[in-house]
Amino acid sequence: MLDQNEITSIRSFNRNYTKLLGILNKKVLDTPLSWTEGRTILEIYFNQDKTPIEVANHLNLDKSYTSRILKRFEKNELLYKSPSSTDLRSKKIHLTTKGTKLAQQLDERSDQQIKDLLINLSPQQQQEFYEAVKTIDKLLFNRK
Amino acid sequence: MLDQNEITSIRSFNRNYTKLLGILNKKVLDTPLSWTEGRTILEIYFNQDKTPIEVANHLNLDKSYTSRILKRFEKNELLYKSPSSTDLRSKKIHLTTKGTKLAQQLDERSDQQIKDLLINLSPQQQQEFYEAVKTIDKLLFNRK
DNA sequence: TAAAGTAGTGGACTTTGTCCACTACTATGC
DNA sequence: GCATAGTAGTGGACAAAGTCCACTACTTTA
Repeated sequence: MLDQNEITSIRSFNRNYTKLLGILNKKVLDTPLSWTEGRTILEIYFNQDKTPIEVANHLNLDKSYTSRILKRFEKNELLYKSPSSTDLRSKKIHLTTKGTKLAQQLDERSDQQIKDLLINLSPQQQQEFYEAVKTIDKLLFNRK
Repeated sequence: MLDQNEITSIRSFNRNYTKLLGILNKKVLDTPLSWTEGRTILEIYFNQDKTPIEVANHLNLDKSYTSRILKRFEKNELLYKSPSSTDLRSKKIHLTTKGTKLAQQLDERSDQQIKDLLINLSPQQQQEFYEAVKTIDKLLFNRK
């Protein structure tokens, strides 16, 4: 088992890393979207035809809250809903052209943020960073 | 430079890791404190005699907001303030016995959370995790 | 086909955080 | 010394983010 100093180091890292990402997320990229709105539009972008409830579950949001976000998006012509063919209570969400553009912008800028983060590292260091991330990812989330 | 797939992996890791820590932080450990309140009391715990403004700056909080949190803590007898000897505008913050106990509890439980996170890993894997964390910490935050 | 459950929505609310203005003090330049 | 600018701490007013509940319209289960 790890000792106290190691645990403390991990907690310190967690604080620093979440703070760093939090700062990135604050700036949220010159879009008119809040952090949660950004996650929502990307969720839809990467997964068209999702239903509101699926979005809410996947992002761990209250369904009522999600409903309101989607309504706002609809009002701003970022998306439209179509009735589900199988369940009359349900709806499928689709991004409009405008919504798709915004999502792409957000997606690109999120990539750019990662690049900016690593800009001061040498190629070797960047590789090292990547390997470390993959290691943690594998250990905690059981991915390859 | 890292390629698109690697960037995507890092973003995916960031989402998963912040979500994981967020979930940890939500439960905030059976204390009656919110996440920010928890950070605040630990800040004072590890650094007695701080002034409100120092706490606010270090935690990146609005000074007005901080003032209200401290007031609440004072009302709940978690801390008391004494006048600064050098600056009559300013005050030093001290935890009461009750406040110290709460901070210790929070601190211990934060350690425990990290342990819980790693409980399913073998000692070798835990060491691997630790090394990966240190690598990222060093690369991003210039620590040894 | 009755009963239980689910998708989506809105009302009402709490929590969290921001912005501004103010008082009381301190530091700086002359 | 004294005017001026700056800072610590506080509260009012507000906005943003999120939660909880109740309801309608539908679907699933027994």
